[in-house]
Amino acid sequence: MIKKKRISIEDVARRAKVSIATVSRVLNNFQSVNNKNRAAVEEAIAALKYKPDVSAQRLASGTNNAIGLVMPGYPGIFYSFYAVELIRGVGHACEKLHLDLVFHITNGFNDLNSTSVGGVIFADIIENRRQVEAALNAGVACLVINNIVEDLDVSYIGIDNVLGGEIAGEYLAGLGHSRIATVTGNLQTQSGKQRLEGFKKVLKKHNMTLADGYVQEGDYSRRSARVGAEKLLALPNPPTAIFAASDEMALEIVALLMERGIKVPQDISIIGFDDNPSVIYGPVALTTVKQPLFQMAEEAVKSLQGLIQGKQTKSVKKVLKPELVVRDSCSSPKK
Amino acid sequence: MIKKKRISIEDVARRAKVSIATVSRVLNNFQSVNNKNRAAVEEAIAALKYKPDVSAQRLASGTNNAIGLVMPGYPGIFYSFYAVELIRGVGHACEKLHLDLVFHITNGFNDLNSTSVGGVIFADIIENRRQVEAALNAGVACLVINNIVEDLDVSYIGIDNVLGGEIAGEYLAGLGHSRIATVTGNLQTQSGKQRLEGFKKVLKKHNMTLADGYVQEGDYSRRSARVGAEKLLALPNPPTAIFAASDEMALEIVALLMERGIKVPQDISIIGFDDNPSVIYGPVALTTVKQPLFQMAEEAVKSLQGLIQGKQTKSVKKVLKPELVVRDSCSSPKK
DNA sequence: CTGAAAGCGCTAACAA
DNA sequence: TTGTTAGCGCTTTCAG
Repeated sequence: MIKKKRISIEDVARRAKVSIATVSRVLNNFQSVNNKNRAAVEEAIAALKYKPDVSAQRLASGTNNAIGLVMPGYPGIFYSFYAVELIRGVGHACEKLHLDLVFHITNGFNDLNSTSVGGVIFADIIENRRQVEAALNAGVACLVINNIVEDLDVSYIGIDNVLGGEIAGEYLAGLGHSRIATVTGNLQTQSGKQRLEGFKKVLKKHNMTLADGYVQEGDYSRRSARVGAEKLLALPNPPTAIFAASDEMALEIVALLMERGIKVPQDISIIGFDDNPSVIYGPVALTTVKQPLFQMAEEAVKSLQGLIQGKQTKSVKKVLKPELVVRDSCSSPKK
Repeated sequence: MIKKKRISIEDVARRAKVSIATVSRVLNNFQSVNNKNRAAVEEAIAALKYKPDVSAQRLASGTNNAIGLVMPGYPGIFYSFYAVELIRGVGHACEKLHLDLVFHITNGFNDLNSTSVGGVIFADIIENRRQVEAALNAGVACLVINNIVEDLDVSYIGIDNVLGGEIAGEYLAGLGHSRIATVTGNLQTQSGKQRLEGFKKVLKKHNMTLADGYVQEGDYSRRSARVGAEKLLALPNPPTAIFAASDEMALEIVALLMERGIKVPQDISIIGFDDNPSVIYGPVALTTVKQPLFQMAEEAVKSLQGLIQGKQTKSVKKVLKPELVVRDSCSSPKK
């Protein structure tokens, strides 16, 4: 083990000719330190390039300015826009709030040791329900993100995916389509289920019946989108509009249609979900349902901080709304 | 501040009727503990759901089993395959080695406090050179990933991007192409520069001259790929093969060609770079140069661990080789 | 406004 | 093999 003699608070105190308590006070921005001493301490800190030892601070103060982010570990998750936005959002929010971010991938074996963080954000609750419950029991501040959880008294910030599905369906119906199909997301996930639910709800409201085969089950992967879309096209009475449960899937469907010489939106309209930035390039800018993933991540960090600091005493339960972003991939059906 | 009375090593010792030293020993897997005591301690730990306090352990032992990963913060980085693979690779490696991963985005203001980790991995050295130097001066174990750094005595693990460019060019030339163009990556980055360098080197070796406009400067974005490819197609004597410096870019070019009714590979061959998994779906499976990003991340973590533990005393300098992956997007040119 | 001193929960000599 | 005890570097009473 390399052990170097680190510069400690004592070295700073000695140089500034004050006690370590005073150094600690300037470190923690106490207003009570007189200017002369403060200046001396600051000089010493700079001269010695002193950095307080984080572990010692945490131990002595009983606080911990790190938060954990635990993500499910299933293969492919990192290739989803969703996961990346979460990491990005939580990462940036932590920078802003001067929090350390401890990133942890669920693997079923070793959980994140909650003593190394002040609180933890769970991405979804799929695959890590046990960990969430353990955190709750241990009294660790925690919050589930991207999932509305009803059966546990835990804080969460989610997105109204039912509404999202409705928005997509409503827009297509409003354009005059009556043959509207969907390629769903992973129906094991809450988002996948709920988007489909909202979509069906709208069609019902408009008295449209979902023709046989009009609901193709996908799993958010491009591959599943292609497979589903191919089946849709092979139908005796193919749809004039398709709701894809993610932009990635929508993009793949557009690509497939182009390959077959089917024009978007003239022949078939496509609407996606996410508002993935890559969606505005390519042959046709995608109309989509935007979900505020980045914002959700930011709010999660802020809320968690409130929970940790005890400013927030009861669990926060927040649902963010998605919204329609109209671009060029949908139009009214041909007569 | 919520402060709960946590269960401490003392509680465990009391219940197991041993000293705290013995508890510490079983915690740290010392073989010297007799079986009866060990069993008693383990029972107590389980019964009390005891988790050792990480901060106290770190402070007392002077070791820190967390590593930092600092990523450049420029916009768009998270949408690159490269960044995601790094995060994924480092994340999984840390799980495997039971290391905490502290994720940090460079923002020019607050650096990662190195006392909160045992060592740090810098993704690239672009944008954070100052931090790398500071870490070096402070004697913090560190390693630069995805960058071969010559002008600093720092550990690094990089990829031979010159070779990568050569592989791409050589393959295309070997197929019989003589009109080979490229859309480059960001030429501010080492990878962008070196891939272009290798590519040019091969053409020179084959006595091919790069026609005017055959090198289109991109920046790894899909958008830049589209722009570059459009210019290539507008040339009086357009290329029969294109080397794109990333798969994302290659995919966008393929999409553009399809839109225009140009067939890949019959009319134009495309080769990418990365071996992004999304590349095998779509209209044509992409031939590409695979770079072992995930593996690089894993090795980085292992090497850093060696550095931290002092098993590795001199700086590690390792360069990984990319390799050709032949799929369907390249063929010999039409006569 | 400042300093002395008692911990925070653990590890690591050192003795036994 | 075990227990006692002195720290690790800091924060936080409590006096002054």
